[in-house]
Amino acid sequence: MSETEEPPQDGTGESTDDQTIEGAYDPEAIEPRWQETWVEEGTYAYRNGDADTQYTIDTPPPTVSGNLHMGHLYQFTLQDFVARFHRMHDDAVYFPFGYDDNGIASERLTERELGINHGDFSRREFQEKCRNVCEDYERAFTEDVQSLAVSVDWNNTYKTIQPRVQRISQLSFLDLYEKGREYRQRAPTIWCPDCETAISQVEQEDQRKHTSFNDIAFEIVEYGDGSTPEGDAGPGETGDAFTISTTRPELLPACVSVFVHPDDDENQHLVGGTARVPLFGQEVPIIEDDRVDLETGSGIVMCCTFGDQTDIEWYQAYDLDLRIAIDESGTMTDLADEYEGLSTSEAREAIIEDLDEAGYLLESRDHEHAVQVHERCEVEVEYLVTEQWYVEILDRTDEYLEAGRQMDWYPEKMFSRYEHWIDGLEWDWCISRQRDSGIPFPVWYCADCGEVILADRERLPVEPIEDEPGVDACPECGCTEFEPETDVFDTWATSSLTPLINAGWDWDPDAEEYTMERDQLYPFTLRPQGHDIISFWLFHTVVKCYEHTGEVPFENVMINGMVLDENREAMSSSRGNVISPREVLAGFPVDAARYWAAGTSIGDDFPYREGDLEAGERLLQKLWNASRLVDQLTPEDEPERPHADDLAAIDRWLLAKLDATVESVTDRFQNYEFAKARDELRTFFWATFCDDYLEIAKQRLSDGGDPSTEYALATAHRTFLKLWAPFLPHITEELHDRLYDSEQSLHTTDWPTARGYEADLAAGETAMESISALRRYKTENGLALNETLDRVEVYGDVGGFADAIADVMHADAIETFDGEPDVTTEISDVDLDYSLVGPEFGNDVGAIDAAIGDGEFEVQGDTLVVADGEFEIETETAVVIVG
RNA sequence: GGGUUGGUGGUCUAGCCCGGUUAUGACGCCGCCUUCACACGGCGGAGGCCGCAGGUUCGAUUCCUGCCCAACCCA
Repeated sequence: MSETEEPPQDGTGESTDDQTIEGAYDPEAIEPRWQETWVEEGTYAYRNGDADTQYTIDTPPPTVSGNLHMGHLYQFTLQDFVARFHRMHDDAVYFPFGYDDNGIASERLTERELGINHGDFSRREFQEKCRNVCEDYERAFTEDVQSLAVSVDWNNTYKTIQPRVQRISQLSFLDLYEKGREYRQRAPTIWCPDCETAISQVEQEDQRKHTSFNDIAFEIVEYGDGSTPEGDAGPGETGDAFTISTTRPELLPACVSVFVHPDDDENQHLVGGTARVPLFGQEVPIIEDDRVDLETGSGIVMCCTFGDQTDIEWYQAYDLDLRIAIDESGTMTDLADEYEGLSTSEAREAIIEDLDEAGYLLESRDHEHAVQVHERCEVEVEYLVTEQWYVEILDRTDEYLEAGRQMDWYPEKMFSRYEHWIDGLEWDWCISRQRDSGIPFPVWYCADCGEVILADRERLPVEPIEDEPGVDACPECGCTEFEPETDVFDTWATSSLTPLINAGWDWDPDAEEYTMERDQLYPFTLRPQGHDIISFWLFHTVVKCYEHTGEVPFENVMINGMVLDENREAMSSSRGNVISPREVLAGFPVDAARYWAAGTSIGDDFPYREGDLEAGERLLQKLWNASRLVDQLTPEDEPERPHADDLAAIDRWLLAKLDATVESVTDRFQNYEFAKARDELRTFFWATFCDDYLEIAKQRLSDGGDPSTEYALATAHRTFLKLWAPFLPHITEELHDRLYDSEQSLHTTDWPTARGYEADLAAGETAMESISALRRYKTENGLALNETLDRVEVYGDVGGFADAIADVMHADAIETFDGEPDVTTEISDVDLDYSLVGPEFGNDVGAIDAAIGDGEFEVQGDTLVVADGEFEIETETAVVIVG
């Protein structure tokens, strides 16, 4: 028994005087103790590595105002596998943590918690309140993450709401502006009338809505051929009107044209003519365009500034009038005449009523269709012409695509998501938001000439509403009055800067250039990312960092899938199938949950499976029990490495298998193939080490010490504790601590390398097969496995493993023979090796097969004669054990 | 509507890029075994027209085309 002395560690409730392994593994006591120790001792602190030999991770910061969910557990755990492996394998690992508390979510949370409204405070005051409220949530989140054994360096964290990060966001704006990558323009934008702000393409989503579809008569003023309708027929009574179907009659005052499809023969005579908009009376041109949807409504559509994105395209393509009938709060403008001041929905009702009264409303029916809504408030978006800031991206899509190609994607196929996103880009990136809180633009405008006045870099972060610009007079016109920019940044403007935040990007006023406090971190080795947000988070980050540094920010991208429930359905509160990490970890050890997470093929969606957690739990017990046996069988001190010649064949075999496992598992980790690493490791540990080798070693050591076996046993055990460490950090640390080293954490030791053992692996396999055959024989014949066998004959090459077989199977005598057992053989079946026969005989394979099937073949010595062919017979080595 | 990815025993999954003999492993299931680290163990077993239909080929789970189904992304 080992008597490793160890200072008592409290809180476990078990005897700590004797650091041997007894009883079952008790994760409930052991796991939290190590989590605390790791954090207290800064086990995972980043130790300023060399740029070439370290591994750096840029972790996307989670929103901390919500609870930890299974997606977090899964993502963080995958990141942790990478971090733990590389911490042991490479020279240093940078594994930071960011809290995203800069968004609308935390602002709403703050208002709710404190019962306040952000409008009652200055931006600075309100942000201070946000910081305070978020702190509690961040603390709770931190504890949750630490309880997952995620090996983050807790000295390297940041919050997106902190001034340092705001400074970087504003610096980023200045840099891009000076590089000519940003512009301010008055143009149609996607607008949320509820939040009263512009939003970007990615913030809108589809929603099915019930509305009424209204058929409205438009009078024809002039036909396409220039003729005018005769007489003075009322609307809808003659052919002197046509029908427009719309769900949005409140847009009639904004109507600037009418469109007909080129394939619409019935209405071709209208093209080139003019129509009059009912109630409002403006005369609009009738134009032909193939973007008209012939399927819906009457086939003739009105174009309003703006009802949807097609309207914007038409407006730009045909240089149409601009008629703004709806303002930024969703209220009708003076263009709407008597409807001015009504909300869009009030106006809609009133206009329908009046159309009906005037005889223009032909029909109104129920209709369901998809509308674009703001994802946050679910209010239908409008398309308004407003002045916004943009980052120009459409002109450099080729470069961004190339940047994507330069990164190694795991899995490779996920690159196509990035590629297709770029292919489909239609808008430059709108980065301004008309919101009261957030990070402001560091910009003022000259009150007279409108010149853009940028903040001084040294003074960032600034708040233009409260602060003065750094100049006394406009450099263009000398005016001394300035208007502050009141807009704030889109949250992605900050979220896309995490590599620069981590690397400490800043402006150096002396050198007059941008610098990085820790430039050895950049570019980062790895960016982990969920596959659902490749198109915006990852893409925007690449764009920003590439523009600022000229370098692609990541070498590798590791994409994770979504966590599904046991029925492979997405977890959602509306489905009621959400499982919380809290519930899971109440029932299972963290290491078991990690075992489950390691079962993933990276990039694929991943179902929660209790069976996998149970399997993990069983593995922990097996590992514990096997370690207990190893501890009992090996001496206290690490055995000396015997000379290769002094190693028994079976021990050398184990060490050679171990070498192969080390190499393969290392490879798997380097390629982010966690499931393969896990399964290979489990197979080696359970089948090869426990089932095969340990049984043999137990017998060999039962009669006293054997330096060869002791060495192999101890070496293998120490090695696979390390191999398991990234997956199962608690139990491996506990075993390492009890058995080998109570000073240094296992997780900061070096990753194992192959020791260069060679063994007759084929003979080893044969020996193992012989053992299982003997086991089977005993089981089938009702013998105890430790029953003594008088004599065993092995036919086949078991190399030097005969003694091992005899030991473990309790055989008094064992004889091995090279040849085959003396039994009569007859040909019962002929199997062709198609990989040889196919290429050689091609079309004749069918005939040969048929001949064999009919028994039309002959065996002449070592040759098989079939049809016209002669084949060499290759007999397999027969392994026959005669008990 | 467009695109992407996937569909392999009851469940999850390997293999597919690079075609070849008996399709991998785990969980579950059935039978036997109190065996001195471990019944959270050991031994044995059943269970699959590899989504469907074509094509290429001597030969297709693998390559090609179409279809069906699912998820995701984008309209």
